[in-house]
Amino acid sequence: MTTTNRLSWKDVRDEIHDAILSGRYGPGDRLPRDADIAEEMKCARSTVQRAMQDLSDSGLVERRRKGGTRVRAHPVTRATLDIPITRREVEQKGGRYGHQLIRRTQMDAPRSVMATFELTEPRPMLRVEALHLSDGRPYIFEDRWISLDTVPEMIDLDLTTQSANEWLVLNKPYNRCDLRFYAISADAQLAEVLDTAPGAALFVIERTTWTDSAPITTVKAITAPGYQLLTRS
Amino acid sequence: MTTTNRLSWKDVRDEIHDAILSGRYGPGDRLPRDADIAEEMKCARSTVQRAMQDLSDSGLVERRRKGGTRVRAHPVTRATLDIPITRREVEQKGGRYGHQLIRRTQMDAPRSVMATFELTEPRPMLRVEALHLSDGRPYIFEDRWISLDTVPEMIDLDLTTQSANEWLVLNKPYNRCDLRFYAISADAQLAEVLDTAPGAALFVIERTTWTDSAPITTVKAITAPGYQLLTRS
DNA sequence: TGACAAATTAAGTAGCGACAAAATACGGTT
DNA sequence: AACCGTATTTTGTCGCTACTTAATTTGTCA
Repeated sequence: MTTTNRLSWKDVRDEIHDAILSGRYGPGDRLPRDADIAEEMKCARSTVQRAMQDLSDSGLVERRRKGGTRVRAHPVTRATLDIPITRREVEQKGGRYGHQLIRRTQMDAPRSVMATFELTEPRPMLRVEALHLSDGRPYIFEDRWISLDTVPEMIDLDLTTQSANEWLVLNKPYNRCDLRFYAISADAQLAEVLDTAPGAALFVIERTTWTDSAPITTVKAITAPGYQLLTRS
Repeated sequence: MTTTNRLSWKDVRDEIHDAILSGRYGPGDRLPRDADIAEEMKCARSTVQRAMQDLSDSGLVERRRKGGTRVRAHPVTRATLDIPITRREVEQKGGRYGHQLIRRTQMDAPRSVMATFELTEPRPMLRVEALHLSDGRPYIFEDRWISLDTVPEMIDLDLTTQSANEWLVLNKPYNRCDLRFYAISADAQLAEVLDTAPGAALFVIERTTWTDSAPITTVKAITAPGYQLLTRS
């Protein structure tokens, strides 16, 4: 009685994965071609292809046409992050969300913003400084620049009812997104806005988005002390 | 003359993507079933499947058997990070890598480590404190716990020639990896090790790895001031 | 020997068909 | 109306074939 013993691509993936981490194939080594593995494991090449694609996505192996598949010489830890809309993040943690518009300025992009957007000359921007609150306490302070070339409708929006964060994510999907993480010390002004002591260590998420090389927005999300960002489960 | 006009799954993906962000389908809306889209776009269902799978991976839509495909009600920014071995990271930035073993202790897991590993009782661990250097200057200080149950061979390793970071990544691949990012203020001890002022804001990468629910290692990588983590290009 | 062209190789993609698995919808029974 | 089992629907997966594309290797000619 042969129970339905068809190999799933995940089985194939795990088997190859095990083979690599058992040392059968070391960093830089070339693996057999898909077709041979398929024959050996008695499955279709397409199944091996899917397994290999997954291993390639997860950073364990590298694949090249004609070159075959080889174990990455310099392995990396690859992780995926989900960054939700801030309102959603607060609510999912069980907090009551609030937000305050602090300042709203219209001016040309300064050098630093030009640099992050890879612009060669100043363009009109909207600068929005706002505070996200959780249960009435400061949660994230965001300092945002929005390209008025790309998002002219932003001028007429009332940013006190809906945060720029939320409006943009819902209405201006992007093609390209760069993230940058680091820590800063709270200066006097930040300390006051975030209701903490000057000098406190703050975790910063900097995000820049484009659609087809047209800049949309760049934002420094300066989190209140104690904030942690986790990889998605 | 009909040039070879077969649709690629990326074309299908982009078309659906555009349809969503043009507002034809809003958050929460249900998309047509794969088969219908395939017919409409004159391609095979498998092509649509691949396109949809990709959109699902990137966080734009959610798919459920029988439930169909719908636009995510709460969109997220999804990003992928590559964290290389520290030596590799330093060298790729053009720095000269060095590393110092600061302390090496054998003891049972304290409560905090038990918690991150989801252990119910203390187990023997190796604690390794080490400093990574770039051009002779402190780069990352790592405070690491290694499970001796899972990695007993660690006891006999000479951690002065090869860092625990490098040995583990090369020799102990993992199944599961949790990451956590946040900021801390340098205390007197950290300030001294990282050659900075007490109170400086430091970016911390905390990483915990398992293989099949057996804990391998957990490490706090405390970066020197100015360190930034970027999403992969 | 060196440079360019051609052949070869191995992954990538498209299509088709069939079946599996998971949700949901439905319908009957109490 | 509540509960439970069954049918249906829709995505997920596997296998097979054929063709495409990118690299590398080989071969040829100057």
